[in-house]
Amino acid sequence: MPSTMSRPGEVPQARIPQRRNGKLRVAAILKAGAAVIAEKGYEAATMAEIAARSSTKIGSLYRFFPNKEVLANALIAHYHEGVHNAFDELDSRIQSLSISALADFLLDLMVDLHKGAGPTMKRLLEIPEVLSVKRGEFSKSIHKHIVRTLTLRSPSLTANKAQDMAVVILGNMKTMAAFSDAADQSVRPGAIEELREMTRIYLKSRLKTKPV
Amino acid sequence: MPSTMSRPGEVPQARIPQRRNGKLRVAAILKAGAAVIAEKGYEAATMAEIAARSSTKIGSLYRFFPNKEVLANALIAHYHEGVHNAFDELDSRIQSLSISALADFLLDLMVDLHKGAGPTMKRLLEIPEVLSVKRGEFSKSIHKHIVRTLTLRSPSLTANKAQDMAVVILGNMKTMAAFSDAADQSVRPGAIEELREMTRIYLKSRLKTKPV
Amino acid sequence: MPSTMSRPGEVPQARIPQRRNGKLRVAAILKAGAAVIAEKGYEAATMAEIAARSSTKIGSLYRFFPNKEVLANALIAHYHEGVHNAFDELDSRIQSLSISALADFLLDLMVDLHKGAGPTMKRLLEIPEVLSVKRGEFSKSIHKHIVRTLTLRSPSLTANKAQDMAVVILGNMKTMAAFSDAADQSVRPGAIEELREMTRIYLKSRLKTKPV
Amino acid sequence: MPSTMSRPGEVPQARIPQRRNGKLRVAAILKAGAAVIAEKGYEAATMAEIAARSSTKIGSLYRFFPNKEVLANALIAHYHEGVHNAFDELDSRIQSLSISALADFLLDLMVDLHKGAGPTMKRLLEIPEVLSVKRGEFSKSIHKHIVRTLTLRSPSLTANKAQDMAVVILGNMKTMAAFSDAADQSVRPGAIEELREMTRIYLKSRLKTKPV
DNA sequence: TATGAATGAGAATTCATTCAT
DNA sequence: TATGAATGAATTCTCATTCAT
Repeated sequence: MPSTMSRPGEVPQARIPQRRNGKLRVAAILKAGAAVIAEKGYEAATMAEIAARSSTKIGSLYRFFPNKEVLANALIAHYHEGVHNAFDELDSRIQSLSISALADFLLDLMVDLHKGAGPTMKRLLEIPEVLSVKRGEFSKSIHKHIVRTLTLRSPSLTANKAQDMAVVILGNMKTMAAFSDAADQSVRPGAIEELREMTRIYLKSRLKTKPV
Repeated sequence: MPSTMSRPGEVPQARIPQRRNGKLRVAAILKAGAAVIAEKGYEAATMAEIAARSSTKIGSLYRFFPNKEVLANALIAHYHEGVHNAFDELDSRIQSLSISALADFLLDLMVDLHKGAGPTMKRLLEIPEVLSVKRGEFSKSIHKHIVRTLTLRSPSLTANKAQDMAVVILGNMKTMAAFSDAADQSVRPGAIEELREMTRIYLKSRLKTKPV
Repeated sequence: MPSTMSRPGEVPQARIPQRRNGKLRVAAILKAGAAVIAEKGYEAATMAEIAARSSTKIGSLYRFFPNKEVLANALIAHYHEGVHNAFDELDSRIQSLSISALADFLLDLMVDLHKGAGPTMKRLLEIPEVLSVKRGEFSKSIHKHIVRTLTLRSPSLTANKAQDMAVVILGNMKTMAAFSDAADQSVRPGAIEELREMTRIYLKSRLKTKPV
Repeated sequence: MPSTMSRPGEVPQARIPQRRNGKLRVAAILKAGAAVIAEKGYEAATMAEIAARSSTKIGSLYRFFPNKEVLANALIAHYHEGVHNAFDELDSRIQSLSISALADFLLDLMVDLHKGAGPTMKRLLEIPEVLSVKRGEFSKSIHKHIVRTLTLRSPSLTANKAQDMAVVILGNMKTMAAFSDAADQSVRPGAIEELREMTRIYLKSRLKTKPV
């Protein structure tokens, strides 16, 4: 397996396109990459197919993404950014939200992401850690965001408590994401409502203090 | 063109060992297969490594498991059975369990499975459906079990309600399983307790009727 | 599970070389493929040997011919074209040929093909139909050509009669091709002349009407 | 590829079954072998499938036929015998047969063989000579028979002439055999009649002397 | 003797990545 | 710069044949 020629320690980076054409190309590659990975998983997705689906020549693909991992990382970063922005918005409105609304917001966040990305994110999170530095950072980052949001809403929460709660809420968010997969036929709309309700009940039991 | 020798339409099956020697071999292969898949994921696991770790020659491995998917299916079936038995035991004691105990039992079930299997099951569930018929049957089967257990405990539940609740509980069980992965460093013991508590609260809010 | 990368339903095709280098490579592969298949038969011929004989790395071979069958089909198509051209030439001169000359032309056509191709064609025609769509089309195509030629020469022939005669003539052509195989030691030159003579006698008995 | 353990020069032979049971077994194996080889060709036919189709355990199969080639040779010998007997019968009646009847007899001989054997014989004759000593002997043997038959019918034929004619007739017989393959859809009954007629015409032109 | 199991040298095919034009 | 071509180690799977119980 040929490895990217680079001095040891040098981490290959995605090349940032300068011209308009290049930006379109990168966007197309990212989209195709997401689609192929969503369908087949990271390992089974081939650079050749990603190139073909984005009408990119394989040589060009490698000019923008020097290897497969860089492409995966770019995809992760892409969704990362979406999550980041969503939380910023949430935090700006946190004081005016009821606990129920907060619960709903968090779960919807994942659904929205999935609408845009399909199961891509899930697939990317399956990559064994050995293969990807970025993998894992994503979950950690969301976790931190949730901790911050919870603390903003309920300043009296201890750090540990907030951390533990955030893990549970992240779990619920992932469950919600899994529900969004079309493949899962067994999930009726009622189940989504149950998950919402469980999250609301849980948050209410933990965040009793109302914002002033 | 490698393809399992069989008349068209015939689905390749794991060969059941007849002699003592073969049984030992199959057991060793299953164990090694679980380990390798747990470490690297289904795609990255190679038949050669599974053979080596079980001190089996590659030809012998293929005698019993005519292809990689059959091996994966055998592994799935293996855990399937464990779950099956655990639920049967649960159901036999269902009337004497408090709601909290029921919640704990369900979550522990996954933890126990993971103690025996490591992340193998999780890895196997990552296999894209295109590759495996069995994949997905597993989740569906657990779902059915939960539905049955809930209905036994609370006969007044409508079928739909039980179905929806089961999906949510299955989600919590999967979250718990994820917590069991050593890799996930961010999960403190407190988080596990939070997940338990959320499940208890949820079940209590839904299964009000007490057993006599 | 090795399988040509392509969306399901897509039939793998030989890649057409764009650059000079690729064209030379493909020509060399075709030549080596013909030689190896001629020597050992389709099944026993290995892609590795074909690669080696054409001084091609195995990966490059597969770039142009995504699997063994595609290579065989390409070879078939190659000879197909030769036959096509020969018949076109024959038809352009059909009015000026005596029946004997027509018979000779047809038989020689196969001999010429064999001089260029050795027993490759014969070997390719041995491929079980299950393995090759193209196989069989070749014979059918020659058959059609003979029908057309006969009808041109003797317009009064009914369609059915022409079809039946063409099958017999094709049989004689194949017999002639078999004679060309050096391996068959039992065939003396006299036998070739006998086959020619039988074909002449037969055609004369069927195509009595002379062209005006 | 493990090779049969035997002292150099020792040719492995089919074991002749002693008991009734063994004879039935051998017959079943031969039948299954013929079927599988007919379908897939010699190379692609596997000993395992032949064993399975004849409900024989692989170990037992090898007790009767110590390797694949021996099995093929046994199959060849089997048909060989049939041809042998047919020619003996023909020769005993040769003086009373018209030339047309002689032609018909020869062609029918192949058709009959094919009815019993399907394309097996054809497949066996495709085996590259390197792999089989027996291969080729079969054709030669039929050739000799034809020579003898022709000479009996027309004692004035020179040896060379008889040899050459026999080659051509054998060609016609093989063509007729090819016609018998169900796969070949393009062959209408009329074509068979044409082939018969061509053979009759040919023989008549060569064997003018009538039997007294 | 019957037969399930063992063997291992190959065969086909893949694919990330590099490079020359 | 764009892109077709080159590379080759790695992977899955096969199957004739042998052997131990």
